[in-house]
Amino acid sequence: MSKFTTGEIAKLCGVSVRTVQYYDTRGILVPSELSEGGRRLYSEDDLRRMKIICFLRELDLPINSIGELLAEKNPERVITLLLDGQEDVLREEIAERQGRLDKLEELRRGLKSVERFSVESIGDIAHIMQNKKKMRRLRAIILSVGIFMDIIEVSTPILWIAKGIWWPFVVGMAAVIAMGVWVSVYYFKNVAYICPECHEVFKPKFGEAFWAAHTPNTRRVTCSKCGYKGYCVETYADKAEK
Amino acid sequence: MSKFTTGEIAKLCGVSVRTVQYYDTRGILVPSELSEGGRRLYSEDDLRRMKIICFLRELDLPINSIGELLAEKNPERVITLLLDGQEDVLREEIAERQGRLDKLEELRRGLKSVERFSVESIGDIAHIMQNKKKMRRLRAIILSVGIFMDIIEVSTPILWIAKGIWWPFVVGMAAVIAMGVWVSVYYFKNVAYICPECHEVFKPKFGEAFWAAHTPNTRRVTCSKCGYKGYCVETYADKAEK
DNA sequence: TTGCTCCTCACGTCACGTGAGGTGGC
DNA sequence: TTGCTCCTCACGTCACGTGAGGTGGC
Repeated sequence: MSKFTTGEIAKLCGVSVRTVQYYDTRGILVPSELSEGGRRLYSEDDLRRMKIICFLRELDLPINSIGELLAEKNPERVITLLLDGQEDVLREEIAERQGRLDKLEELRRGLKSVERFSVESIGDIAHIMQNKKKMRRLRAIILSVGIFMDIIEVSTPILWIAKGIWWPFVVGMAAVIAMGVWVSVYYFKNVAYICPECHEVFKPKFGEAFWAAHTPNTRRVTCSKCGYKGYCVETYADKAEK
Repeated sequence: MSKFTTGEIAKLCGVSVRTVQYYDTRGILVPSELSEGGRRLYSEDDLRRMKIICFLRELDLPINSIGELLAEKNPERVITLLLDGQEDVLREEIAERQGRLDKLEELRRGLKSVERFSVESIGDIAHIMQNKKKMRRLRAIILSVGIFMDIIEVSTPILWIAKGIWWPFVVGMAAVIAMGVWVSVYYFKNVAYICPECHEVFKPKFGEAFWAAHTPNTRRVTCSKCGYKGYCVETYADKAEK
């Protein structure tokens, strides 16, 4: 019956001496014998046990779980549960990291489109990213209402010209104007702009915003904090900013 | 200029009060003011800074790196490097976890094929998995030699019968016998068997193994440790076991 | 005055790594 | 005797979480 020292066990299992000692103190792998000088002596059974432990550690199972499994009377059920749980954990960890990668890429794209960079630009991009979904929903609402308005604007004149029925046109136009006002107010109530100078997230006056020049994602407005006037990126207004 | 307490900053950034306090002690976000009673008071600039910190933490960047970035004179270059580095880290972590998932699945398949389970079965499966590549390589060598032997065995008799040239057959047969012996010795020198009773990885006598009944992955041999005789799973012999 | 919030220790997490200072064993 | 290995503290890692025991501020 050959005996192994701490260092031999470590080498045979591809771990550090410290790890072997640590498993002893944690009660995961206690050497079956001690030399007179107090040195750990491991049997071949110990080595086999250590190899199992190291293999399960490669799956990133916690040592406590491994210890409990090896002490278990019915290890078959336990290992099934353990593996099921660990699979979930690993899938979750991968999903988390994939999410971070996606965020990282989005930040990178955002940084590329910034003209004068400062650390505050990161905050601006973060704000835009975090409100992207809400912004998309808002724009979808606006677009739907717009399409509905267009239908009224086109169909009622046709009805008047083709059939001579004039009153749907009158009612329709009144409705279109009301809807136009409502949708504009609703829109500017829910959006805010990021000042490229002082990085404040601000809401301009309705009047200014409504008539201002704009692109799909920016609008030429005046920052309420620093007074800067120019194209500001549009974003969704957080609760705190409303 | 409104001021925020620790709890307000925490709520606005979706973290715990403890985290806000921790960032102070670590010098990542030091409040711009303290009340007379010693309470932390944060400015709107502090809040903006905290939001940047939290956003970058969502990418799992270490707080020290975030702190250095925010103190940097040239943050644009630094963030590019940071993001590049973090992308590598995340990809590596995903690859690690994917590797663990693959291993986990292989272990699961191994466990299904075990008839009488015990914890030692895990060690057996681990051994087989870890030597699978070497085993495959060994079998590929054996197969190549076998095919070469077959070619000689088929072609030289044809040559003899069709053309009347007999000596290649004689030379070939001698070579085939030599190769057969060599390949068998080589094979059994490099494989070992796992005893399903005592889980010892052992090497049977050449004579027994050579004539023993076998399936693609098992062979009916006698365990050199416990004397069990029966079908044992074949695996590659580690250096230590040779 | 009563809750609520905040304060500072101080320890715990997880699986070891890294010295320090000393000793066993060939 | 000389290296080499091993031993036991004891602290460090990383970003907080979790009490304990006390206090500020409305």
